[in-house]
Amino acid sequence: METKAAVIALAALAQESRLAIFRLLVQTGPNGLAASKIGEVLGIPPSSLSFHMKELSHAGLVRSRQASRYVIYSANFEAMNDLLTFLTENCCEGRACAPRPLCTDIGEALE
Amino acid sequence: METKAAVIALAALAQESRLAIFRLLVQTGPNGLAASKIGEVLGIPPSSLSFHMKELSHAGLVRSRQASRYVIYSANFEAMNDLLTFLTENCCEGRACAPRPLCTDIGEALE
DNA sequence: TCCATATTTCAATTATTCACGAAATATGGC
DNA sequence: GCCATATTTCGTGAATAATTGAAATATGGA
Repeated sequence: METKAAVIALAALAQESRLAIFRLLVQTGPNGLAASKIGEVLGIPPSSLSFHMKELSHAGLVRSRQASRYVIYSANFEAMNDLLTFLTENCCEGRACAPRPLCTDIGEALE
Repeated sequence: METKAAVIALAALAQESRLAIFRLLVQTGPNGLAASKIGEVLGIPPSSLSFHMKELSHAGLVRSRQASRYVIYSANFEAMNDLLTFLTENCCEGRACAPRPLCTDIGEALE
């Protein structure tokens, strides 16, 4: 991961609504949630939600797929892992820092 | 960690210079670096550096200590670990996601 | 086709952030 | 005390981001 991508991802998360959305999707797992469900759960009006989802998508932190009238969003766990790895890269000159296992749920994607 | 603190930490990292500073300090380890050294390595003018260090300090991501004429900054590994934990909390409803070991170099702080 | 629901775009406003020179403020050595 | 070095504060201009109602655009079902 390169610096610019990391800055974009961090900026996407550095906002209360978007952080809540992302965490909700992380906790939900690969199945994801419909946009309207996210808005309902978090109390975010449709236009604001659309704005924030675009930010998260652009940052690569969430994926979307169309399902009938709904847009289903899910966390991009690979991007999340890349970001965490980037932040901790070469920690402490390599001394004494355990390697960081990643979220292993990727690919399960059982719709 | 609570949401507001996480947003502040993420916002602090969501800026190219500050992200570079933080990563430099993470890689340097607990010994830290003088402000002037950071500015020199990254090519950031003093007033800008001071501005950014204040942001990082305020976010709790770095610690500072005075050493003679120098201010030595070091990454706050505990805060970093808290942030990473917060982001991945309850990932995928707890299924299949390995717990994430933390940076274990904390407390070594050999000056 | 027509309607209801889901989502996105638009526009205008408000607020926050960044960059950095210049000046002010420490600190230690002599 | 004086000087050199280290750091912070201040001021200002330019840029970016957030909020949200209203309107536009899909999509599926009857």
